[in-house]
Amino acid sequence: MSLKHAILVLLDKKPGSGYDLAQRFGGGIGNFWNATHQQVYQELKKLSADKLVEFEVHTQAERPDKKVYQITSAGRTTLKAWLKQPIKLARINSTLLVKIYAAHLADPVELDKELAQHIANHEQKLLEFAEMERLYFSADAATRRKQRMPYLTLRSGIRYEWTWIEWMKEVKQLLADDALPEKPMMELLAAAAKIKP
Amino acid sequence: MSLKHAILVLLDKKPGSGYDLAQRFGGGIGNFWNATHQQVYQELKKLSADKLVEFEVHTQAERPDKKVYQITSAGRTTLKAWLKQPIKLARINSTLLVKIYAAHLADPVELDKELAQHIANHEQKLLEFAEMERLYFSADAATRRKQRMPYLTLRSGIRYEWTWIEWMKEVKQLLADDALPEKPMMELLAAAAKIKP
DNA sequence: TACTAATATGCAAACATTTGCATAGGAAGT
DNA sequence: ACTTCCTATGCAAATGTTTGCATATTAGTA
Repeated sequence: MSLKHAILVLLDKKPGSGYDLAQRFGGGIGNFWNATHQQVYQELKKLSADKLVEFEVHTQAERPDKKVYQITSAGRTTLKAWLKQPIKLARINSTLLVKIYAAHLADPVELDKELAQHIANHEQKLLEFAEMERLYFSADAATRRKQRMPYLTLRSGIRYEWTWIEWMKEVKQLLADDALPEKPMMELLAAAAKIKP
Repeated sequence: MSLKHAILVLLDKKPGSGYDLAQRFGGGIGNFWNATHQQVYQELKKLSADKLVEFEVHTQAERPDKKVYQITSAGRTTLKAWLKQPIKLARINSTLLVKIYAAHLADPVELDKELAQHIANHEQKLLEFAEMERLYFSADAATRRKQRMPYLTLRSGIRYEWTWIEWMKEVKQLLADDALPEKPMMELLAAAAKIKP
């Protein structure tokens, strides 16, 4: 039920049309909250009915008219109230893990191919994140300070992709070798953590 | 659309009632695929109508009657066909990241408390996973081999919780100190990876 | 004695998401 | 000339998920 709040967050940062918001869900915030354009339009209608956002129609000569939405003060109040409430645990639904769980029923060659594809996809994503991070660090101190919360979410994305890739590579290798992991994951992670600081 | 397949996977491993399946979604597979009992019952009805599962009513003297479901050969065919198809990327929806993204609107003290709570929850989860891993490694080689795919999903869970906890601790610390990260995440991870092998 | 938890199933309504379609003009490539 | 992409919005239907309620028995606890 937080599509509503994600939209309010975006509109709080900057007003925009449904189309604009849909674009923004395709990048940046889209890395941790996804929404399609239909969802956005439907939600904007509801938010508008609840007076949490309002819009003005901008007539454009060379483009279709657009409705530029902005958050209302009631919307900002709702948003702040939401931020106060503790969130309930997200439910995790990972199709890939279900597949791995049932891998004994699958064709090993095809599974290997699929893992390779996933690894490639996530490496691509990681590369994009790395570039975004490079950009962040090349900005001046004031910009970095202003952008720090979005940057922290980027760090989460980088960690996530990195971990996920490591795991998929491990699984791919173990399946190819028909081997079992030698050491407990907890030991490996604890050892790595000791070296780091 | 994989609740269907998750149920088929579970029934392929072992027949059971709706209630049994709901319990199994509460642990084990529940760490990467969640389903409530209502979802399970509704889906079993559909699967039954499609002849992908079948059931027998087991009358019990001291407990309510139960319908024990098992996968049919059509169900197994469907499941195998599903395993062959590449999966589409999961959409990520993380309420916590939306909150962090919008943290400038939140009360710092409350946000800190919420982060602390989340860290505690995930540390608890990690502890449970560590115990499950300990159990896996204390089993004999034959059992370990048989359980290897579920164990690989457990490794994913351990990595996931570990990474998530690290990130939340980092954010909590940075917010408390009103500081910015010093080094790019990519550098830190690359450095850690070089030491490890 | 009353409440609470566990076993066991399910309906109905509300809510959210996905898919397919529909419109319409301008820009840019083939 | 034709197709495709981008901007811009939206309806309708199907599908999927969540919430609230409802039932029934047994066992254990306060």
